[in-house]
Amino acid sequence: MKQEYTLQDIADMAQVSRGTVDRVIHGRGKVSKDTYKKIRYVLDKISYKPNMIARSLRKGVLFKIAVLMPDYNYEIYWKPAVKGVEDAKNEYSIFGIKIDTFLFNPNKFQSFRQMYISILDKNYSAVLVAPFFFRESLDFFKKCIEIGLPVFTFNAQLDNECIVSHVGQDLISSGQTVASLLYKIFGKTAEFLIVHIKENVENSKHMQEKEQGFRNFCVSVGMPKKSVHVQNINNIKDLNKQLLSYLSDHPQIKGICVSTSKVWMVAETLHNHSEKPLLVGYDLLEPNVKYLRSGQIDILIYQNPYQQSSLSISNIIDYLMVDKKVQKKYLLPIEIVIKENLDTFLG
Amino acid sequence: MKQEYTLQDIADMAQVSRGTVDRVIHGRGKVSKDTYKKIRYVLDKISYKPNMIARSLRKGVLFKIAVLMPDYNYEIYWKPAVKGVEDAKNEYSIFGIKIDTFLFNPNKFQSFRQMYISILDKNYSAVLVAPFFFRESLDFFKKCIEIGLPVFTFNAQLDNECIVSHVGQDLISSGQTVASLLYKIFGKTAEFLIVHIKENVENSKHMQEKEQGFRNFCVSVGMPKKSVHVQNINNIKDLNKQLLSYLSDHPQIKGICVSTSKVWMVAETLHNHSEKPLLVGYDLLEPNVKYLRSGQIDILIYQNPYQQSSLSISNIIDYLMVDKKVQKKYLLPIEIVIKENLDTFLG
DNA sequence: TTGTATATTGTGCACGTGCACAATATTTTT
DNA sequence: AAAAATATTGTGCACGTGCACAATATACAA
Repeated sequence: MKQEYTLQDIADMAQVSRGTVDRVIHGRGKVSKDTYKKIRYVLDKISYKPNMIARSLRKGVLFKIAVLMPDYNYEIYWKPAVKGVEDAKNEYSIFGIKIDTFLFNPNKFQSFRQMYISILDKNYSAVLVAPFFFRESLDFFKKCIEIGLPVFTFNAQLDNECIVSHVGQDLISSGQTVASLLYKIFGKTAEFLIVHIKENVENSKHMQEKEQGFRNFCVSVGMPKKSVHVQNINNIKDLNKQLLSYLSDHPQIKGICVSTSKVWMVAETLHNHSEKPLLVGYDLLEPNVKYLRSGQIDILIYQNPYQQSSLSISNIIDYLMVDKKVQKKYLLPIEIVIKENLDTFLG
Repeated sequence: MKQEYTLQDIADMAQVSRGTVDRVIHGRGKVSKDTYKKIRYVLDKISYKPNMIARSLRKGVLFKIAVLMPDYNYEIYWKPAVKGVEDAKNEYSIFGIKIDTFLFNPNKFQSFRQMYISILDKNYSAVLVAPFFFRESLDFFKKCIEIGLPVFTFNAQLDNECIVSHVGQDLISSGQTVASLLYKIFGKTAEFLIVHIKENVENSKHMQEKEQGFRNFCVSVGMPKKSVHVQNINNIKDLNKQLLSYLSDHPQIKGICVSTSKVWMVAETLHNHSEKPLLVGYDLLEPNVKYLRSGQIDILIYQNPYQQSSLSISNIIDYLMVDKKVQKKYLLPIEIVIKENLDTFLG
């Protein structure tokens, strides 16, 4: 039914030669106005799709993709995301798609800057970024627009015209989900505590959104405002003292939600606490998994970093290969992990 | 670092011609013992990997994959699984991989048989099956072994030597997960009801495993055996009467787990039931989603059929293209879906 | 007009493979 | 031993593309 046209077919239709068609397609000039119009006409009419197999055979490497994300040696959270990229790299290398990974130090914005500069002049076909540093990412995007490099982001969201597609998390819904679970368990008369453990400024927006989602839910079911307590831990050394004293002052607190993956620290703090409140947190880090198994942590919320990165790569390839319309935004499932379904997430 | 060898390279090393190497690789005979050994030696030493790009360009179609699964017009559950295959088809068609879908009527085993017979003589490189019919699937597998057709399964599990890899669900864990959630909410003194709605025999094994998981959990936390009630609905017409009378006889029941996607029927039954027990069921069918939104259903357990089928296809391609070792068994995450995270699963 | 510079268009080759067919070596038959 | 039959090996082409280079057409100067 659907025939695939070749360059020769088009050349025949436009009554020119293969080479001229090629020049029009790749816009390397040296074509008269008349023939250009003739060829464009045919091209538009049949909506020519180049044979990527042949192109790949000829060129050796079809596309080069750069991935810029934090080094998991500094922040273990990123390990699965890196794995996702590695797997994609192996999967697609046989099709002539090359993926280069640039891992920056998430504690040094200079490291990020240094990496993105070295990406800019290597003429990649697309770049995937985890825009960890706000300001520096915007600088990077500006440069990308200049050289026409399409940008894809994942994990953290950052609106910008040059971003073709974003794969990320719905933080507000995740806050709502946690609240809903606690509500199901304890009912509307209970009181809850949100703990924010701050280490770097970049995360604070994440925390705020999660808290907002949590509060939204509580309001929606008619809980009084004061039933949601908040504790900010600005220095990890204070965690023990601050948290324990707050809990002994407010023994009515039934559930604790830690807004980051540092929930294992709270689990340790509560280790031999009598009448431990129910503990909910984020991400499947090793210590979190350990405490979920042992019952010190009750629920973890997970938005698969592996899936985030590998879906991003798939999107990029769809975008580059087929002219498939990719969505501007993909939100990954909010996974509720308890002891009993934990293993099905660890693969 | 790692050079890729071509047929010509190998021919040079073995001091023969390109064509002879080709004959050895594809085993089309007509090669003397001596030269065969020479070429095999070189081949083994360098672990030759054919250039799939070139092969695809030459052959047009690289691999043909057959997919055999239920028709979603009879059973809406299968719609996302079919979608997963369709998406994979589009994704990989540009690489010369052809996927044919065979949808059988899940109410007629003859339909299944008819389909698999027509698959057998079309020399596919691999086949993906949802082994819905137990006996017939085994017959099919026997035939596949005869003609050396590698079999991949998903959704339902069925052990057989010819199955290269299986993508599926962990039903026991899913039962445990449901029990654990109810336990978290109601504590160990509560009583629960498991409802099995039977329509065809094939599903009963699924139900049993879920029930077993549920019971396992209850035992493990020291709940008395009698706190888990079971009702078998053999005829949907009896559902209303049977369920309502059971509930009025046992008002102490706090939670209901329906072991299949028919949970929406129970939701309808309980529509204006005073003091409705908490309702848990399976799968994101449209009516289930509707009732989850409206609060008639509280929790749904989901094992993404879309992911099941698309992961299966990925595995097949890894197996055929790269000689990557695929795992014998992949278990998909058990997703806990409530109103608040529902949208993140519907994409 | 002829020659020269430049703008435009056409052609050949390589990428690595699979397969048909040609070429050569070996065995069998007369 | 020569011819015929068969077994084994070598070669050429096509797949569709991108690019270098050859070929042709057009404009301009002498």
